[in-house]
Amino acid sequence: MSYSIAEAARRSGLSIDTLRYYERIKLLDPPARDTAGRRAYSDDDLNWLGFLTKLRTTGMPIKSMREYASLRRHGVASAARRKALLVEQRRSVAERIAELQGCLDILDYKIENYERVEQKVLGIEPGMEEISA
Amino acid sequence: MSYSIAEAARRSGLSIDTLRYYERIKLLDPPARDTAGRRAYSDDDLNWLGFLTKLRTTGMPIKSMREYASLRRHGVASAARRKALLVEQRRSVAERIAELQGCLDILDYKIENYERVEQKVLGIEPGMEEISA
DNA sequence: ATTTGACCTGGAGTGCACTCCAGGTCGTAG
DNA sequence: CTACGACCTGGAGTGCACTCCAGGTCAAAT
Repeated sequence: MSYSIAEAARRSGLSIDTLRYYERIKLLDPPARDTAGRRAYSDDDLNWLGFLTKLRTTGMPIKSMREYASLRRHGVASAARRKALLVEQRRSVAERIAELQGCLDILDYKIENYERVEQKVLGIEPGMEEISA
Repeated sequence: MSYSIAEAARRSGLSIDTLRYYERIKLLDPPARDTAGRRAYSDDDLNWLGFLTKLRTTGMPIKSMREYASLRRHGVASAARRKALLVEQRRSVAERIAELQGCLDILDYKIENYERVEQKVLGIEPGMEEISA
């Protein structure tokens, strides 16, 4: 199957402009063109875009995604390096999750404080001062 | 206790420039000054900075942090709105953690593929083509 | 007395990841 | 046959969150 840029945008969740942008910066190999010169994205293109958006979601900078994309073009010889990039990204995602979990705990604590205050609107109890911190 | 801007930067993990920037954009109330006109941060200032950096870590945009900071200045009457902001942020952090967890699973899958390929360097087995996707 | 180093201000510059724009080409629908 | 909508190109503009800079002040050390 092949897809117009509008359809590719819809399926990938990226904007049309972003698709052209990704192509310009070589994140995406130039897709095929139809007889009128319009882009015709393949299923492979869409799969790659899907993976790219996952990498983006993990916070991988475009620079690194470009490196990965460029390695991919150099075939099997680059597999070790590509794997290393993914392993490093996995590490950073796990770290980020832990960090966010810590923030979640702090948010819960703060929210509980607000709830304590709601229950004792009269009189200042220990914990009240937290509300202003 | 009070702290020079350099010390406050060290303790908060923010740069000196960022501290002045946060003050300019009203994330941080102007700290006290010493006789020479230099900033003298209090423990309260440092605690607030600590909380701000947590919010930042969760991906809260500065715009929202400013709203929270501004509400804080309006005392107890703003408590409900402040709590609502934190509850919303908790929701978005939990969502983000789930999203990252999904990405982690995909990374694991890809990394496993690379490992499968490493073990069977000769001959193309099912899964090999994944390496180029 | 002068040098040094930390600090001050207002404003300009940076890097990232898009996003928008003007002006043009195609192919189908009316 | 012309009007429309979707697409094309190269390049400029945007928003965010800092980060850097020039030129100046001040207090303590040499």
